Amino acid sequence: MNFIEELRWRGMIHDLMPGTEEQLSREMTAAYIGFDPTADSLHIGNLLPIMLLVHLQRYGHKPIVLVGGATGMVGDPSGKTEERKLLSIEQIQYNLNGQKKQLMKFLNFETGNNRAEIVNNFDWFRDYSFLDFIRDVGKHITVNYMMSKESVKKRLETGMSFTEFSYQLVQGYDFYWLYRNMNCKLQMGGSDQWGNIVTGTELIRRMYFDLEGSEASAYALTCPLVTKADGSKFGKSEGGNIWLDPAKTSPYLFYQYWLNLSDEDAAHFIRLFTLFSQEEIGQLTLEHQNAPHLRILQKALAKDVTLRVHSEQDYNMVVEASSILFGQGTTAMLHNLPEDMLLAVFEGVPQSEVNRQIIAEGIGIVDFLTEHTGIFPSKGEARRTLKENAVSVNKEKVSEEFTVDGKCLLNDRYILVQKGKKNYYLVKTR
RNA sequence: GGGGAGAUUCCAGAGCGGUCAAAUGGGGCAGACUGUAAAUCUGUUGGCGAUGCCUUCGGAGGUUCGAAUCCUCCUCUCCCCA
Repeated sequence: MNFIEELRWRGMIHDLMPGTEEQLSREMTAAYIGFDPTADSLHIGNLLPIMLLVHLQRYGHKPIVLVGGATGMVGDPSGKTEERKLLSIEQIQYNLNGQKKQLMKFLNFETGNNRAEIVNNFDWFRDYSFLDFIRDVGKHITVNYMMSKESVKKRLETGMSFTEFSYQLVQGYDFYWLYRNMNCKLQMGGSDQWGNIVTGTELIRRMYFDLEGSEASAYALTCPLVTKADGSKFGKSEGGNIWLDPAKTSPYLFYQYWLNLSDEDAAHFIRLFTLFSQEEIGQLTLEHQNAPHLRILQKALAKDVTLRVHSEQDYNMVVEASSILFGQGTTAMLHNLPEDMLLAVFEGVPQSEVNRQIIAEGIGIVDFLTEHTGIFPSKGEARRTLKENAVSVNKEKVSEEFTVDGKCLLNDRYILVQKGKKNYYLVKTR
């Protein structure tokens, strides 16, 4: 099996420029994907492009990660309906460093002649003057060509700044630069990047022809955008994006996101986000169908991704936490849990502090849930939820009349509050 | 420049002088059923010291015992004709 065949059975190819497959089988090929430095962490929406690079490297090719220090300053109009806010140089630099660290976990940057490399396009744009750019690069691409792009056409009605219009040229030049300086012949990305990538290949072809009279061929490969079966957006939960940074999305919530996928999504995503072979996935799918309640696919997927993004230690902790929170955990079990274990288990759940004195004196559950802990935004909502029998303290359902007092404390200082089935809060006394 | 339509609670969208904290749908939250799934069904969805009170219907004034509803001005959006 080769790289393209691998992607094909996994359903990771949306579009492929003719000749790409031939190029890849001809020689070790360097390929790049660009990442936008819009945040200081990547999120699981970035995972698919990352996996493209991972597969690429596994098949002996050379991955290049481009972090868009320069392009990030311009803003990609693809898929956007509005002009984007510009980020400051400092902010971009900061975000870049955060993303860099995360990418290191996926690719081998150390050994072999196909070791991954990371580049920042700000390095070649920083000293490139505007006039030089429009003379050297702009000359080879017509406005007519640029206007025909879907990303531009969509914005013609509502308006688009010259800055964003220029974006495709800037990205196109990246490809040219990498082609020339790093022998990078392939650019990959999400399907929304097709137009930008093709501008790059076109620019390379024309610039080589116009300047040197030689033929040059560059290639493009895009993966589909990830969608969920129910139409909701992949990678979002109630709390927002699912980030790779444990400080932004705790490993617990990260694991839970994958574990909670529907059967349909799990079967789909396990091909995209894990390295299990076709046979292994077939086997897992079979086992899953025989005993769907065990959620074998979800567990295998959640485990694999959590291990790669976080660590084995995080994974163990998170499984432990999940089994206590969702397994046969009882009030008695909670009371017997040692403090360090308790804290480890609840690392990912929202926490709040409350004055010890208040608990000692005893306090009505409604006030406790609102004023003192902020678990509910208003008393009305707290009461409503209590009436719906949806609030538990230390895994026991409580009513509106319940009083929180010293007897509720676990390890003499913690209280576990549950709203509904899945939402946990840990209250500490101080 | 001329003519018309509109701005309502998270969103869409009713209401057109009291019975309006405001129909209905969507979304959200929760419950039942399950497998921490999907589908389905049910409840709930401004705040509070709560058979009442307070703040909300683009903004500012006004009419009225009483205004989301009527009048004036302002701001913004959309459509049609130039």
